Amino acid sequence: MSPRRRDTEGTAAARAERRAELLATAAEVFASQGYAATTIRKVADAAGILGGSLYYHFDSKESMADEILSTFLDEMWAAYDRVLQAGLGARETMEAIVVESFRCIDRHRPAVVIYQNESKHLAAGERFAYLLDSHRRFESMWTALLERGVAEGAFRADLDRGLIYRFVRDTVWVAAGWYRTGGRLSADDIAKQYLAMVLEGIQVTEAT
Amino acid sequence: MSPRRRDTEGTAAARAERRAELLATAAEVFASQGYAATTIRKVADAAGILGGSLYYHFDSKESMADEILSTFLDEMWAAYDRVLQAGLGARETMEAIVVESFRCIDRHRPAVVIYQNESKHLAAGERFAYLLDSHRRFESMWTALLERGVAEGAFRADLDRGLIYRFVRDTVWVAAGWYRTGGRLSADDIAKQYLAMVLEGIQVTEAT
Amino acid sequence: MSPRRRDTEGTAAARAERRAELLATAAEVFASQGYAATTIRKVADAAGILGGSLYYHFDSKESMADEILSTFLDEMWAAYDRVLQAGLGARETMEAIVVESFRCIDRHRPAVVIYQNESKHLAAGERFAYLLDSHRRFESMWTALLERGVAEGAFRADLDRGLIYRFVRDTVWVAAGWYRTGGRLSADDIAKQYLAMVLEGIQVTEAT
Amino acid sequence: MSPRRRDTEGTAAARAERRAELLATAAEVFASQGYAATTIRKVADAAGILGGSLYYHFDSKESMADEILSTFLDEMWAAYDRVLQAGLGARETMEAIVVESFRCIDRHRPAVVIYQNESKHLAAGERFAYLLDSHRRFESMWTALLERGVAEGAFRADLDRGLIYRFVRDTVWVAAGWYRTGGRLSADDIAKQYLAMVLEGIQVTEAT
DNA sequence: TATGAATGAGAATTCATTCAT
DNA sequence: AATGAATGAATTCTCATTCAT
Repeated sequence: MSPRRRDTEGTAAARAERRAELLATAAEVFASQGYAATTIRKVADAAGILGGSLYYHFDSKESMADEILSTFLDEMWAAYDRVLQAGLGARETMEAIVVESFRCIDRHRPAVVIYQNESKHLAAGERFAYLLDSHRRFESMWTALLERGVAEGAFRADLDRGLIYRFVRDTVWVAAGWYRTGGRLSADDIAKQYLAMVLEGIQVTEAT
Repeated sequence: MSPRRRDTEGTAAARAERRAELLATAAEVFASQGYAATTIRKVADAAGILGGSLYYHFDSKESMADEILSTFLDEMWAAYDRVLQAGLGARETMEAIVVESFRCIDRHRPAVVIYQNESKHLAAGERFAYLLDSHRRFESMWTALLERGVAEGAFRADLDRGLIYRFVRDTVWVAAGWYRTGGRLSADDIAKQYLAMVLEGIQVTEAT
Repeated sequence: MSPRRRDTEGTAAARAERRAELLATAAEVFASQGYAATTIRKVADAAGILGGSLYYHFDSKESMADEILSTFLDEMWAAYDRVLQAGLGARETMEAIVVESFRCIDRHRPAVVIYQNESKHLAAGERFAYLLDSHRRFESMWTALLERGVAEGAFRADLDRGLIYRFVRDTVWVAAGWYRTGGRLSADDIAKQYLAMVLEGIQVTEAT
Repeated sequence: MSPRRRDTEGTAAARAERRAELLATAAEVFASQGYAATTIRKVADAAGILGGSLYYHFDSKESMADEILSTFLDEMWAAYDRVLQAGLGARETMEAIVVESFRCIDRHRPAVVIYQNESKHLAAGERFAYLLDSHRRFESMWTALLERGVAEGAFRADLDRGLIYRFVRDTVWVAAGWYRTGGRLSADDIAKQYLAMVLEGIQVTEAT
């Protein structure tokens, strides 16, 4: 609009980019050392600035964790919602959800690790209420999906539903603990094999 | 129950019992709040004494974690060793290991949670070197077991070995995160169903 | 009651005494340097302990100010209430109130100084809501008293009531700024002369 | 108002004007929140600019306080000096001084508040030595004036001189705490009533 | 055995100030 | 003139640990 538009945009964009950079660094450190055990100084060191300087960009250590987690969860649910609205069968839906989950791990590994390790403790604070919401939504999604899968004859009916839910849930996310981008297997490869294990089991069967 | 047989024995036993009590409390708190986020005061509060009083029983916060973890690991490896020395086939060995693992979770849930969440960070300290040892031993045990299973024709050969290892490893231990003694399913029930899932998968097959 | 009673009481009393000691020190420092400009270290130094040690006794710097001010205000209002319930005439009530005020300054000088200098800023915080309450109660008390005095023919009717209120109010309390216990004049002497000034003025009159 | 007559003059004048604007804002904030509790950012926010920008105009936070206070004191003493050199009687001099004081409060209320609340603390710094000078000069002026008033038979001799001094001094200046320009009473109205109170007292006398 | 008062190192956070743009 | 990103010292507060009782 005005001749300053480029400049203003550039400035706003630069600021957002810096924030994102710093958040990525912070997420890395939180994930590898643990949120509580990570000092602001460690994050700042990793970012190459001084501790106090972080407070120009963020209100607090907590708000960094907040932004890291909410960004990741927003993106994850957007992906899940696309899958859920696609009208697939239970089994295909499950496959797609697992694939999206591994892509999420691929793109947000540190955030996923933080979510795994710290969300239980963080959820105590009011500002992290959305973690509980997400958790509940996650549980309903999977419970409904597994129920539907049993009804459609895709999933076994002889196993405890709660157990399956936890099995599937944990099985996917703990991979964030060891996954590294650029490793031998791509996220989609891993998703495929995880699905094979979860669906077909690891034993030799005639069907295999 | 019985009156103290001799003063010295009674005193020594009483002391050991008090230690165990306090350790159980500490483990509970470490597990639920996270080791780094748990203050000595929280532990003391949970035990109904004052912070300083814990130092009559223990050298440091670290030594509590140490004792909690090493006690658990000792017992776990003792159980594993009994299984491994029984000369079973790969598949039966795996089943027995998983069963023992769930029994371990049953008896040492807080310790398992701590092990899961904190061992990576704690292992940095020299006194926790045994955590790395245990980890390595765990990895070789499973890798060898899975390898043997494939060789014996019990386990599928078409999946990435590393992936299966991680899958099985995580799958068992994360259960400590939600397991509660005295729940609807016993530890052995859960072990059985977990094995069914891991071995046979959750999809419907003709074999099922 | 129990044989330990003396001990327990002694301990509880000792603790209360230590708190009071530290609060007196803190009040001194807050009063002389200003609350915001006083660091916890300065208070601790004045008390001969380390900064962190203060937190064994108090939750925060704010809670020290809180306790200092509320203790003082409680005592002041207790004294005022005794006067107000004595059923005196307006003029005698005023004299008694002023006398009690100077006694309050005598016993709680630092608290009064803090009240004077900082209550406006502190009152913003929720925990200091009672400062506003006290302020309002103070204003109603004086306004009613002056009104009654005018009705009884004791006080002049030709002056702005709001102005008199502020005049009397400030006149009494600012004395905390320079008063020192054990000076040439006792609190009661000062009260007497202040009353003479406020009631009769400083100019020479035939009546004087 | 008029177009800038010359560039240099216009620029210099504009700069001076901006400084004055910013100082007025700063004084407002210092007065209402307290000097120590006021951050540079609060001042900048109130001025609609960023914190760092203030340093284009001023060397430091301290220099702002310095300029605010010295400007006010210079003007006050100029007014006082005019009165003192007019050769009036003690009583008339006092009346004129009080009137000038309220006019000062009217024009420099924030500065007066800052002077009241902070000069004791600020005076510690070398650059604020003039605060002490002013204070001493103030005390001699009043002491001499009251002494003269007693000698001239205008003021009562039965009251402690030090007390009267403090009474008059405080009585005038604390008004800055509640005075607002444009209120019901003008500065001169207030001065008149204050004088009536101080000189004649608030009780009903036959002379009144 | 446990208490209670303290220590002291280090945590998160604040803020006056600087400086390149 | 003003911005925005940083600096670095200081501040409040925390907490593992000690120790006399």
